[in-house]
Amino acid sequence: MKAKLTRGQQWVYELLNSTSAEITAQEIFAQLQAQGRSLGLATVYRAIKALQLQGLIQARSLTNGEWVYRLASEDCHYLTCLNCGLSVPVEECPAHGLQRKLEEKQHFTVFYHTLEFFGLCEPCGEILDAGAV
Amino acid sequence: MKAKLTRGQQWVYELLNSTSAEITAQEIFAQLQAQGRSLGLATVYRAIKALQLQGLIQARSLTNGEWVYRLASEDCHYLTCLNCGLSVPVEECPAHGLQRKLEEKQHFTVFYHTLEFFGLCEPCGEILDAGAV
DNA sequence: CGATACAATAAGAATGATTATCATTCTCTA
DNA sequence: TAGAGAATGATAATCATTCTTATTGTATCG
Repeated sequence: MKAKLTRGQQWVYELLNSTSAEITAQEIFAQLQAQGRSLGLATVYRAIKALQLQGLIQARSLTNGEWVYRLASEDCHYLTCLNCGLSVPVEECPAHGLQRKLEEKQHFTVFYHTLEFFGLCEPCGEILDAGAV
Repeated sequence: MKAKLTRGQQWVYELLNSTSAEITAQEIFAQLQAQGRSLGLATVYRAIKALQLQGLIQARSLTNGEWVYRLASEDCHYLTCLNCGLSVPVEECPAHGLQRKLEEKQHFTVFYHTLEFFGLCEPCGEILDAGAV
């Protein structure tokens, strides 16, 4: 188990610790710069990857292809509109029992899981229905 | 509800219907070409988007950033290694009840959901542990 | 039947997030 | 303190995806 984080990993980790929302790599880069903790963009990506492999942060891809990151300890899931990309948090999560079971059965170390529901929000559903009459 | 699919949408949909695995947009492009149903790459992407908005196909992003597609009617989830990208199917799914509930509560039309567990497979776990002694 | 409007398509250029490269700087350890 | 290996910064390269523009197909109306 890697005990010590590099300076860059430390900064990224601390930023995510103090941020409640999910953020992109580019935002991490910009916010660190604004804090005077300037870190090269490549190093931001390297730090993210390293933190992921240590099970400290989790990732989710948005419908536009970007990835957003947050602490792995947070357990938040989403309902996402395929048209406009709106994401609404989902409180409940029925997957914890399954996660424990998989660790035993599959010889995996499971750090976190994502559960996401996709469809159309009400406004987008109406717009698309109207256009397809 | 859009009743008729365009030729391009029809081809993409039929290909996914006859394919059991998830495939990328680039693979759809190549396989259609091999079938003599040549379709421009941009049109493949347009068809994918249109089929998604009609709730016919679902998408999942791989750890390398590519997206893979399959019929929305299939309900298959994964356990994925953050290091090597290996994905193992997970049979069980505890999320169906929740999906129905969300449709009622959130005014969303929910087409499908993804449930994915992330961590390290056994070989990758050992390699990383060894490197971090 | 021909003309017109509009959607669908093709081809290639543009975009932009991520990754690779490589020279430099830091950080240990002996 | 020297020297090896890791970490970093700057920038170039990559590559899936999206945009643009011209063209083609299709359906409707006169």
